[in-house]
Amino acid sequence: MDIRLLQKSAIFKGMTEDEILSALKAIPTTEKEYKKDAVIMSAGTVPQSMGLVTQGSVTIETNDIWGNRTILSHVGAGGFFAETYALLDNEVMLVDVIANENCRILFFRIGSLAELNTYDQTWVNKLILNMLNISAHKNLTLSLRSFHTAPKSVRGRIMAYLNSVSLQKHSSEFDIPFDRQQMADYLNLDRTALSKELGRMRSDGIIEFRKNHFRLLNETRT
Amino acid sequence: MDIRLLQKSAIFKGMTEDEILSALKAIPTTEKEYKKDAVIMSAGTVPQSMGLVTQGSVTIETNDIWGNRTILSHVGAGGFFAETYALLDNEVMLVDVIANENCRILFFRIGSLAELNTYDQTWVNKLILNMLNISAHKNLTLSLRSFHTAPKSVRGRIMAYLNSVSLQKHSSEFDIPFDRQQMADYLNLDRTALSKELGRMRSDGIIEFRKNHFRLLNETRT
DNA sequence: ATAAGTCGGTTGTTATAACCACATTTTATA
DNA sequence: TATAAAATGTGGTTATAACAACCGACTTAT
Repeated sequence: MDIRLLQKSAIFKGMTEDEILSALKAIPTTEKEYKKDAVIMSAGTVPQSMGLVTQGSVTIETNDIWGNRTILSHVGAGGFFAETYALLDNEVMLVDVIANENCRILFFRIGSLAELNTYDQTWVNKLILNMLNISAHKNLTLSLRSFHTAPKSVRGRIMAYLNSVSLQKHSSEFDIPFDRQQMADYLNLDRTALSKELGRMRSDGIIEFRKNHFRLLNETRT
Repeated sequence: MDIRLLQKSAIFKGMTEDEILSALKAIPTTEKEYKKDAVIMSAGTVPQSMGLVTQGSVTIETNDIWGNRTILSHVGAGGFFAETYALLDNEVMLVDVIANENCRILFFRIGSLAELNTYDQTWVNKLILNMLNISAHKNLTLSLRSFHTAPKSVRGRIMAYLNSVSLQKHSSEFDIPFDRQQMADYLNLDRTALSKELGRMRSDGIIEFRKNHFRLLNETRT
């Protein structure tokens, strides 16, 4: 297992090799190999460990009682999963983690926050702060998306999204990081319905755009 | 300002009065008063502080460039806001915080995670762990909701939701904590559309229910 | 006991978003 | 520059969810 991979991962960011090694010694870790399609973690269980993908890739998916499968995300080498569950006690996992190809997973048995805190080392603080940073970012991303997809109408979602970007960029004129298909996926919309509505908003005089460049117009044409 | 209010808040949970007092001494805090409808924090700015409501209540809302106002949440005494923004550097706030009535706010100028970590005290660890705990829980709640509201069809959302509850309760028969209206709100649906679809699912033989008690049936009637 | 209120379900109508098929524009590439 | 390929837009149709109005079963307060 390559320590440089760990240093690149967000969890160990800013930690020296020595600190990472002390962490690995203190936290119970196991590395396991999985064949393609093997179940790495399964919904309904209470995981105590988080996983870091050291080789290959995994998918996070749900398989419901009626047999429907939904792929939620894909995690490649250097990425991690179940970190939120591992931090909290007695939270039932609601997704499955499946080997997308033959892969190796390094498990960290964090146990719980309280437990982690009993180690009195410099690396513990760095680790916890990294986790907090990751968690806070994820939080922001999730709240934002839920806010953007909350409106029931296509126009409502577009406006919610464009307004957020405008605020972030401090300007009513900006580029967005999506093409139409990606924007539609992000807003949970059909692409053609999105195009259609953007056109309507243009003829209503509330936006101008070309490709991924947008300009927001309010009633006074500011 | 009442220290018992702080002890009850999730941020200072499990901390002694002495620890809280040391924290208050170390972290720059200000308490301010606001009249009803005053702007406490405004979208587009980069907050360095988080706010704790010590009296009255505030609303978190968005006001977009086209004049639409959406109330996102309501925070009462003992609650806090902007904690995620305060933890991260240079994140632009995308919501406004408005005084819902005359109120008092205690601001904690956390600055940043790194800054916080320079204090080498027992209360720092507890505080950070509390923040991590809050953040992780919020995360779980947000991902779950976004997963439940992702399907475009009414039935898809119902199935996603009921399947999660079933996994959490380790049983295909369970009570949900919502009445119909709340369930519809949570899934971002119209209540009557929800009732209609639940009825259809019952006649399709995939669920049974009475009030807030549900039973999931798969093809083999397990 | 009864009136008022709450909750869940039903029916019918309407608005709208998804979907499909294809046109047009833009971009990449031989 | 010609041509292919990708991205975006448009028109028409259909499926479906929102909405409105209403009913009936229960609950609760007086």
